[in-house]
Amino acid sequence: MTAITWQSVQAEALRRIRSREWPPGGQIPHEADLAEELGCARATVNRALRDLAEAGLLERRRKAGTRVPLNPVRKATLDIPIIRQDVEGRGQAYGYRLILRDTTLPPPEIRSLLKLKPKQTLIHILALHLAEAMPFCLEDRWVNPDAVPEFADADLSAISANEWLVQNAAFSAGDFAFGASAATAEAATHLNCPSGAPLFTVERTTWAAALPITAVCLSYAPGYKMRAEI
Amino acid sequence: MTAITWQSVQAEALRRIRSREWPPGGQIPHEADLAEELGCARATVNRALRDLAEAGLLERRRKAGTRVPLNPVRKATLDIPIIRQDVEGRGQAYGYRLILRDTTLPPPEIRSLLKLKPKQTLIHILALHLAEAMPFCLEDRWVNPDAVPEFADADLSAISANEWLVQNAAFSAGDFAFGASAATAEAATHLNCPSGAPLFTVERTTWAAALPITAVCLSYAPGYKMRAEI
DNA sequence: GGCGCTATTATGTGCATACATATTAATCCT
DNA sequence: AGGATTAATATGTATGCACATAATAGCGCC
Repeated sequence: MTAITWQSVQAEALRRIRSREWPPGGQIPHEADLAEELGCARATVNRALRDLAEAGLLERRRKAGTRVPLNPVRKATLDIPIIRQDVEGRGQAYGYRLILRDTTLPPPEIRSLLKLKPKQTLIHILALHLAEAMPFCLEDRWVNPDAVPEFADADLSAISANEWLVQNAAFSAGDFAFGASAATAEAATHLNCPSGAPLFTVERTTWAAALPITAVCLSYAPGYKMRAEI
Repeated sequence: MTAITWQSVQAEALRRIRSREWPPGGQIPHEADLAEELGCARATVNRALRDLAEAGLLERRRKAGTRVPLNPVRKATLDIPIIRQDVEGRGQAYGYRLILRDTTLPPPEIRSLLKLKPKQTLIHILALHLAEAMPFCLEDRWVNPDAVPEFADADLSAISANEWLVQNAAFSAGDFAFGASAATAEAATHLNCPSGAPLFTVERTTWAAALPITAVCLSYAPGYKMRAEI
């Protein structure tokens, strides 16, 4: 007899969902019944079904029970490593070049993105990440010195702003927007690609509670793909 | 006295990570100690820390204990709705137009992506998704009729292949690649944008166990952004 | 009939305990 | 020493129980 684990219960539940034994839109037996049927404790069933619900494969509501959603909104998990690790994870040599470091008034779109007061100045960083000495990603970053005062003294020739902030700035929340944009003349120069080339871009803002820490736009060299699994 | 929940334990752990009370690279007290200190059961601490480890904020290993990673690989969760829900979730009217439906030999890159035998034919779908009657996303899809025989009879004028497959095909795994590409002449026609415009693209393959179900490339109209939170 | 209260019910969570498992540290043997 | 065996230990998981909480369904009242 093989032992019953929450994973085996989950696998069985998955099988029933996929085989349509539990049809889309339909209610499934409740935890206590399943526990009895499968010969395990309700907590074990709970763990299995809770995980499936988190992945979007089941919908659970108190009293209403558990059902298979008609249109499952699947959840994919994205790993967000620092760029150096992204490059090294591809088996390539990482390089890094600081292009610009300045303290100025940000453009209006950055100001509104970070919900800043009109005259707040930010530190502006432009840096190029390299893979095997080839341009990999252009980092255009604005950092709020009020949120991370030590950043002003950081030595960004040795370590990228990306890495410094991950290691030194405590943050609580952030959001991402992935998109495509045409390479500006400046970006094309740095990324060594034609002006107007389609670039995969990641825009990211980071917050410590209500305090904006940083807004960054990463433009990846043509051909870059970001991968995720379901 | 406020009750202790696994969420409150998790919040306290997060606070200690962020305040560097538990410094990066450092070991944290083990579960039993934390449970005693916080006045709860070890299972409660376990639940709290396990969730943090899943989010990439802690590293746990049996016997070795739990530590705060030096370079946390944060995990972001992406919702992958069907395209109709994506459009409707933006408060826009959804529309859909089937452009092409054919059964042919796939190009070599699709064949190798899906690990097909040389002479295997696939169903080829080209469809346009609309938001407020404007082009939203171009869907270029190849479906393996061996994996979903009923697909051949599906009425794709009423429901998109995207939606039909989500509702009717059991699948177990899949992967995504996000990137940017220049609009081909044909894509530009359908998406009503200049040829060569930068398009955000999602490539996706789907599998039922070892059987390939479908490979799809979604090209979104210029300006589209996919959002995620951390 | 329609509104609001209440009882019921399925999931959510906490706890104490026991044992499993992975991994390290210690020890023993050669 | 050095390699293999063994003990120790932190996390992982199963269980039975209790109670919390949300949401529905049913009832009574007007």
